[in-house]
Amino acid sequence: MDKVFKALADPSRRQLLDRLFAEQGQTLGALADGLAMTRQAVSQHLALLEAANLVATVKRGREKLHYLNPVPIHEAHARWIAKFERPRLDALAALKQRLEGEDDG
Amino acid sequence: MDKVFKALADPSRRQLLDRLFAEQGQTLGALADGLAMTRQAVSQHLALLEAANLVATVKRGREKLHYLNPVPIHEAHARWIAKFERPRLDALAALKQRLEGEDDG
DNA sequence: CTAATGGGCAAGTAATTACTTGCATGTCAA
DNA sequence: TTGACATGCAAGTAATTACTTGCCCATTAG
Repeated sequence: MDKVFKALADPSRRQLLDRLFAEQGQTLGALADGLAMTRQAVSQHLALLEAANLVATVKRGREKLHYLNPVPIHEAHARWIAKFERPRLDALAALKQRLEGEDDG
Repeated sequence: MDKVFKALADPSRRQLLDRLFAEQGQTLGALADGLAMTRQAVSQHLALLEAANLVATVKRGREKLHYLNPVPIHEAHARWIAKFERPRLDALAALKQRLEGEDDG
């Protein structure tokens, strides 16, 4: 879980995830293209994302294809982030209850 | 947004958020009590959380009371995390969570 | 008042992080 | 086979991070 948060904490890595979201199955070279850092830097970021299980890879010949794996992000949300939304949702529910006159939910 | 992710990337800070979630309005001393680091370390973590707008503070005399602010977390989810989710993965993540148990720190 | 309490500031350190350069390896095409 | 291409590996560096120690200021209790 720590790996996921740390992976997400870097803007370069989020940018890479964005690029993969726009088009999956990209190679390292394609992902690094146009970015203001070396191919190796991108490779290291991708390795981190892979270690966090946010990105899955498939080797095809001499190329390495990268795919998004949304599961860890979803787990991070479900296990950890969601509970901090509860107060807000409670307030919402309370409001809704007041407005609708319900007494169960 | 970067501040939020970076703030969440540290287990000590997540622990502090957990403590605040359990009981809001705690002082620095109360939050630091029982933790394996100095009061100053905790203070610095809280300053970071405050800078990320995840924690709001109120000064009362010589005490500083800390409160959770779930809004940035909610925004991070809504603007950035949500797009990586797929409806079908809800069940998957929940199942996996049940099978693996809680192991977040 | 004095002293204890709650907290802040600043400098220093060890570990980590992000990134680079240089070279090696495997693959494909001619 | 030769050479170009995609990627991997390793070492080095500069910046950041997490944490500490030591001292200072403000508030409150005795």
